[in-house]
Amino acid sequence: MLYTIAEENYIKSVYHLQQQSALVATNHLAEALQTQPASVTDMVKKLMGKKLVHYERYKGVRLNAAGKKLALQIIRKHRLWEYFLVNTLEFGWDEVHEVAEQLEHVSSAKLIEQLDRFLGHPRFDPHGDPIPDKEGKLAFRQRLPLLDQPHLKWLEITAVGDESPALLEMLGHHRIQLGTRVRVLRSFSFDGSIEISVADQKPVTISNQLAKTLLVKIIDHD
Amino acid sequence: MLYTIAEENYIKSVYHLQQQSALVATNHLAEALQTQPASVTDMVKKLMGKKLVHYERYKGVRLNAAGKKLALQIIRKHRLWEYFLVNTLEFGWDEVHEVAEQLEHVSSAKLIEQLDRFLGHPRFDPHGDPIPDKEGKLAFRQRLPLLDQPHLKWLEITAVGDESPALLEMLGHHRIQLGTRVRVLRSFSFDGSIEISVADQKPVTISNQLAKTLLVKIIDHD
DNA sequence: AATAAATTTTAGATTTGTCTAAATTTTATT
DNA sequence: AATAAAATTTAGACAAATCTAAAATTTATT
Ligand SMILES: [Mn+2]
Ligand SMILES: [Mn+2]
Ligand SMILES: [Mn+2]
Ligand SMILES: [Mn+2]
Repeated sequence: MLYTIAEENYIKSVYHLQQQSALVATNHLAEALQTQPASVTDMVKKLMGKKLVHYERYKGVRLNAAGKKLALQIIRKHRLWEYFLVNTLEFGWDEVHEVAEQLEHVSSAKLIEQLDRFLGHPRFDPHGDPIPDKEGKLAFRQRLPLLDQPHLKWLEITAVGDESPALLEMLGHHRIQLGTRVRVLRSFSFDGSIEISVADQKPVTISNQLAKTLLVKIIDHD
Repeated sequence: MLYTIAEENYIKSVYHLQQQSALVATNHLAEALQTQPASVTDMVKKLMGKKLVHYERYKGVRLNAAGKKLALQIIRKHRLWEYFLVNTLEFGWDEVHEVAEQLEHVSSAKLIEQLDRFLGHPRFDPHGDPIPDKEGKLAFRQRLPLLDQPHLKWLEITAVGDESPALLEMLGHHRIQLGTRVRVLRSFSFDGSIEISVADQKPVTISNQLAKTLLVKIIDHD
């Protein structure tokens, strides 16, 4: 079965909004898709007709198994293309999302499998988000806000909660990338900022806002 | 200015049909686009409204300068993607056209420039068709039917007039690729077949049909 | 030149995805 | 429990791209 770009975008949005609340509200979908609630109601009925979602009037919508599978296929394509754009075509991570929004709708099983192979079966995209494998399986990795981490423990940046050029500039300034190791040294109650050391260099202070946006995993050993 | 996929496909079709006759007939466009003449008339009027074509009722349509520029941009994308699919993702040349039909509509100047750079600015696609450069310029190369060539002259396969799996299989059998050097040894009047030698190996006979489909350039030296 | 055939255009309808405005249902507040 | 507010759905409209059938125009044939 082939789906339109609009249908695919709805399915993807439902998937993402479901992570926060099991039943997705019409208004939330409308907000996420930059469209009107009335349009959402129409489309959701069509998706129910195509057996991709469960839906009850006035209650909300959620993906069924088929919808979840489709969502993961689209997300797989989106994130593989993002990885390609950054790692092969030398895009900045703040430049890839819009292009991937288009590329994710190109329909060719062989294209995506060969792309995956060419890229070496990457498991995380440039923002640290997991790339579903062919079967839709997502690799797990901790993504804890740097802000809340205990002092002195070694941590590794695993993802960013935002893809803006402004964040990319900030991280460039601090020489932080995905994979960079950091430790929290102190927390300041005045403004919520924290002092960290980046890869054993001299300590720097980063804002509360930045510390909330950076996600880390805890490194056990050492 | 952004154009819809339908508009882009019409512009591309007009461009290709113009190579044969300066004024493109409604029925020819309808045939090429697998649609009805009435639909063509509607769209052509829209394209005239967007100042991409000249059009006179009952006469026919042709691209103006803006239309030609747009057509070459789309063809550039199509052929760069075909090159990518064959050379980077290891597609067969008979598998790329449909996928390129989708990829050519992805809109991102940076994407196509970086792709071009990554591929090393190729000047011909996997079928031997020239890839327009950023300014729309096409590299020239002879593409003469192998069938009509004088005996014993060294020739190089520059393009194929057909992209079918059947042709690809046939060429694989004869170890012929783009760039392969051949000479015509004899022509048989009975069925129009010709005897050729491929890269100095022992002579083989190929059908009239195949000899018409292979396009060559004449190698001056030797 | 008259007529037939082919081509092209127009008129009116359909599908997809969207919109606004009004009606309905649910949720929150008095 | 009644009422107000918020959320959602329905009704009716619209633009894009297509279609079929009928009308108009051009081209070919007698
Ligand atoms: Mn993205
Ligand atoms: Mn991403
Ligand atoms: Mn092609
Ligand atoms: Mn080609």
